[in-house]
Amino acid sequence: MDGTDIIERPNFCEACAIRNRAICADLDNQEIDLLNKIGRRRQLQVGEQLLWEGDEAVLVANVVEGVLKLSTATADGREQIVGLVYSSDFVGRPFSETTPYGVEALTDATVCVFRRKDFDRFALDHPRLANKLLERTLTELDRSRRWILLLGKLNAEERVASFLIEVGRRLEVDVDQPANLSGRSEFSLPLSRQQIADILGLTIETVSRQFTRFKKDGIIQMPTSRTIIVPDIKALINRAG
Amino acid sequence: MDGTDIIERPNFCEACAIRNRAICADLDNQEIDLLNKIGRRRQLQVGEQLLWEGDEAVLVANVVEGVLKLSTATADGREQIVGLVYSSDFVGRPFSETTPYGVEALTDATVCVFRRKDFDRFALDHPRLANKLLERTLTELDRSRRWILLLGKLNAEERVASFLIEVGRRLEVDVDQPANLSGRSEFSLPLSRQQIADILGLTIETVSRQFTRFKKDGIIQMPTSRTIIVPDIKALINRAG
DNA sequence: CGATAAATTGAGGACAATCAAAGAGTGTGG
DNA sequence: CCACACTCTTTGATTGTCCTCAATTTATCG
Repeated sequence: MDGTDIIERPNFCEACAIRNRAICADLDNQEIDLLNKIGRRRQLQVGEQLLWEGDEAVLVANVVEGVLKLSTATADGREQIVGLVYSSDFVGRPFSETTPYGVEALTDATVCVFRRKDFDRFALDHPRLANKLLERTLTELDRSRRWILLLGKLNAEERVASFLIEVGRRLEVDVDQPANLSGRSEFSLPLSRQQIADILGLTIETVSRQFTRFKKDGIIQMPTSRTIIVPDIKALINRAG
Repeated sequence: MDGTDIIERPNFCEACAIRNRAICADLDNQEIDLLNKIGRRRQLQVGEQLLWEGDEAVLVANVVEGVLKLSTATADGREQIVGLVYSSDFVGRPFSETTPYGVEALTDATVCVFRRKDFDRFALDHPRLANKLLERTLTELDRSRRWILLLGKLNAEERVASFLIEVGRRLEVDVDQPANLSGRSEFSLPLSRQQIADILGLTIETVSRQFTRFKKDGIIQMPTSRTIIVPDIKALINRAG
């Protein structure tokens, strides 16, 4: 390394926590350097919005840390959350002029953002990235179809139980506690009751009542309204239909 | 062409109706020939099943003609239709060992099937195909998220209206009647009332009652139970929320 | 034409929504 | 540090939409 080698833009990828899990996993070092040039890190605070529904699709991003929600609204303003993205997930709409949903941080978050057009071009030039994105998109489509089943056929109790199982699982992928094996699980909800309702197609009151029921039945404990302890996952799974 | 050039397998792609709309659109002639070698045409009759939920994912396919449904069921047998695929759409689950939903023909149909593993390999070797598939998958994900909005937030009337608009639009892409401009639309439903109910997360009776209501209000006409005439799309859109 | 399935219509009931109020948690300023 | 305001959550009472059950009508097909 000599004096001309001035670091203008730090290569975040090198020490990136999701380097081997996100869509960049299959890229070689040279490709990573290129990708690093067109991307940049950005911090988001709780409630901060990254994209607005219907806007021009200017950005796409990898989630490095934190949880974000994707949401759409009806003409008269009813909001539905249509997806949650976690650490190592991809967010945004490549190859389209407009963003079909808004994206907002549910927790403080770190994302790795790209100008959508830069990203589109990079994806077209780098099949390894495109393939990873394809696999992720297919998985996300499977997930959203399971959500369609939930909304179409499950009752309130089954929905809330399914939601807790899903969120618990997705949050614990990072934590990887050996405790998982015991069937016990503890996690912090990244959503308010209103947001949970907007995911499950229920009202805030119905969600609250289901939580209370689960507590009374000993299926969950709730030291605070956002801390969930599931002593025995099986019991919860039984309620999920 | 000499005597050694025996045509063992007709090249269906050459005269394929969806050659320029399906995921093979961007392939050159050489690539098409290769793809043609690993694929074959198959006819499906109404009600015939192409894939079973939970089975090993052996096949993927392009829909040449007809409409198919994708469905999942809850543990206790409640069925939810999670997607419809039309002419030029892709169906199946690449890059996965199991099929997350069943696929069944709603009309007589023609599909262009591939062994999943052959297709996976081809996609990895041919970025132009992979990119087309990616775009389609992203579009399908957008669609399924709009469906989540429908199931989460719309009431029965809005759901049925939205459904009619969506089906009408997707069927008429092929027909391309100039009549579309007039705001008038006529089409044949490829689904029974039960199937419509299983898409909309409603019961057969509720669907029927909504149809009757729309008829009485002059928003649709129904010469037969599967023929829908929408004199003025705007009126229907108003009911869709 | 008769048999079977699909669709419609009606009556009553259940589950979740709505409306209303109290309780718990959080943050601010005196 | 505590009082006050504000938001979020919980709980209760009532309403309404859609489901369930049942019967009839219409369509489909041998």
